[in-house]
Amino acid sequence: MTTSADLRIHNLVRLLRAVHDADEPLTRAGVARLLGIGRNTAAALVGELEAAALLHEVPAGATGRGRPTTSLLPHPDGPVAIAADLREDTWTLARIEVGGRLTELASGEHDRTPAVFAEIRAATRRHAGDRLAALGVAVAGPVRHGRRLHISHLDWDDVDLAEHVGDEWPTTVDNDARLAGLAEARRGALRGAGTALHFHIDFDIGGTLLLGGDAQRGAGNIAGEFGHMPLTGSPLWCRCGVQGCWSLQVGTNALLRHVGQEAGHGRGREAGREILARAEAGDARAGRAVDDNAAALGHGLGALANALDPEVITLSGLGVELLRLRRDLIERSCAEKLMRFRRAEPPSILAGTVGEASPLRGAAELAFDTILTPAWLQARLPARPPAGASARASMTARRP
Amino acid sequence: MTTSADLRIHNLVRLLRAVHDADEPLTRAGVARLLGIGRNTAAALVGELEAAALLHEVPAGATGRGRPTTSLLPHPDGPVAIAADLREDTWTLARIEVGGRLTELASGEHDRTPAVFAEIRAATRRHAGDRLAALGVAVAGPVRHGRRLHISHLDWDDVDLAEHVGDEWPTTVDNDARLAGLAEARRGALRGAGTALHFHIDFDIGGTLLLGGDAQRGAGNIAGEFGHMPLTGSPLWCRCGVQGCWSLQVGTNALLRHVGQEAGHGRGREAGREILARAEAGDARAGRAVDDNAAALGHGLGALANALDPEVITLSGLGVELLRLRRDLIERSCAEKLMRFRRAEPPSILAGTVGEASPLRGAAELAFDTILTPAWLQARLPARPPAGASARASMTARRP
DNA sequence: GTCTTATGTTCGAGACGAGAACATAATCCT
DNA sequence: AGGATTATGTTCTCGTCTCGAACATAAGAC
Repeated sequence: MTTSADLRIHNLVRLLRAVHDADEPLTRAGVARLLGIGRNTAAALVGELEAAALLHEVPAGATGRGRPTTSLLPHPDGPVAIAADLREDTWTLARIEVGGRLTELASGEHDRTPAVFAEIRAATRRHAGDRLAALGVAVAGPVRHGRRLHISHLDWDDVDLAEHVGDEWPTTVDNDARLAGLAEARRGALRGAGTALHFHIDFDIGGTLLLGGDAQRGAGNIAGEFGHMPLTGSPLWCRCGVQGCWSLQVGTNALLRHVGQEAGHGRGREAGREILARAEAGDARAGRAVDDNAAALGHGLGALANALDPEVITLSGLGVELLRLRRDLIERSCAEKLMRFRRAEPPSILAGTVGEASPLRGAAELAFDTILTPAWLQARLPARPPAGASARASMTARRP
Repeated sequence: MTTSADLRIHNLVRLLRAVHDADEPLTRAGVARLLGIGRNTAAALVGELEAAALLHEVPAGATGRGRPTTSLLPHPDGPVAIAADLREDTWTLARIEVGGRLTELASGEHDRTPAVFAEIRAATRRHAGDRLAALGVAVAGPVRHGRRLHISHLDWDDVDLAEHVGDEWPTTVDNDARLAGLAEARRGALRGAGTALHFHIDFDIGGTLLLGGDAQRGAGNIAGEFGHMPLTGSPLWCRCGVQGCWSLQVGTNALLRHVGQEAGHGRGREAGREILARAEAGDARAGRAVDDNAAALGHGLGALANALDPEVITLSGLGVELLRLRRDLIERSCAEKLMRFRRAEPPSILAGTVGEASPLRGAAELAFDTILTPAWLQARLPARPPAGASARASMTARRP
């Protein structure tokens, strides 16, 4: 970022990012105010983005006095991302455009082997069209260096994604808990939070630290395994190879184990939900299982809040239900583990607002993050006319 | 960052930051290469910084072929920072200039009450001169919202710094462990690390997460209390109000407790060092105390590495000695708590290279961070001549 | 039907960094 | 000793950027 040309690209990215991040379509005048640039500059930037088929201007509905402006919508020929969410035995594919509108494309079951990636690729190919710019995939495990996948409950140990992903499109595979958090940070309850934590509770517990709206990845892209810290003193050994992991007491597996059912191998999500239902209906044993889960969850959150000082913590997956059923217990347990001087201002603990599809939404954000960059935009921009040439030669938007 | 003027300031800050961060004085030609700007642009930027009394150009010693260039040194009338390190019964004051040269100014003992801040202010006033631009203070406890200080071993509970710090100079007070980490990230073993952890081990253990060279502060400036997570299952209650804190097993207090001596209240640092000496000399009981400390340290580091995935972990304070005496045990204990798939690439654990004064150095970096910003630079820059005026009217550098 | 208000559009101004061409000061080589 | 080589400093032109001011335009308000 040193030259005037860089400045232009920087401002183009800022504008496009603003449009993408907004909940409601922005207007051209509105984006000028938002970015603190002049109306003339906004007109030039938007024009360039329209020429690159990245935005489409349409007359905005009248909103009051003054000359009507235009709404900035995704361009009909603009780039789209495809996001996939890969679970223990199913997968979902969706298409996302600039601005965040998400359309589900396909879904299927799979045989618990990495062959599912070929299935996802095939489905992607079917729906790709010529607008597909990037692919994001959420998986239920850490992806070392973005390439080597570990999902212990599927016995996927060190799966080399290079062999399964292909290079037809720029593809990023990442951890579902991290992506769920990213979705909350960009379009959910963590919007605007400077420092936040998100935990995605499914069979076990995964999470991510969010700083300024970005999910932290660590040195090897495997940050966020908060579930594998010994926070609550469990005597059990975890499949990860460590004794006492927090995950042994929080999540579906912990619930199942508590009522004496078999846990692990990515089975029993339904049985876990049933335990919650029985607890809600008054069953004592199920209730104790849920209590245990909630207390362990709260204790861990308190410990992590001491270390990372989030202003807010959100939960997705099973966490939403735990919060609905046992908010008090979670908050009390959290406070127990908070340093005394923190108890006056504990972090708020909220249910995520993005919903069930938050890993999918996060995968979409991830895909767009690879797109909304100076480098990509630079390559995408049509060559500028070499000075003196007519600026409005053609209204036909073309892509180079 | 939208206009050409912002671009200029941005590049000025980049240049000044490069000079400040460098180990050796940079040359003008060197900085042009480093920043990827033209020699002409570099000349203009440096000229402006010289005019603002921020840099001083002096002929560089010949280094080979080619026309000799100039070295970029701190300006003799340039801004300086003063840094203070406040320990349980002593304080130290030092002066730092652009580029990082540090001169110790004064030190003293104190009575363990916040009255020491007045002493530090008085000493600062004695040494301030008219070049003092910012003050940074390292303290052995969390500083909530940058204002409210908690040091449990001095029984300082919620000390309001507004009453003790004054507003003669821009002053930032922050946690010593965080600042020690910042010093390592800027001038020590963590240079260039994207994701890193630093732990400062003294009576207990404090730390910080470092991302891209910046120490994370959390939502209320109280991130980094890793020592108050229950990572190693201690049954004891901590003074912070929580049971089982990691700090109960790591640090001078833990050493003292292990050999049956009284621990706490910020006393016994010498006795702690003695235990290390006895252990080194072969004393069995002291040896077991050190073993216990080292094992607990390693276990905690492993757990934290699972969650945060640092590429490197550094230690300062007592940690340097523990590493010297028990590196193997620390690394083995760390690996025990690492998830199995991480054990092939464990984070390196290194002694900090900044040395004993790392909190002080970190406080200096902190002070300069408040200086080396676009806003400060903008205010500092002399008004530009209104165009057409002679550019080299006067060689006399003045400050507005 | 006119006034008010918000936005679009046009044009000139000021500033910035790049790049090329040239000047300069050291070392290297014969 | 003197020319060749090399790296840097300096100067000037050029293209680009955003801004601000002035004016044009399209809606609602009175």
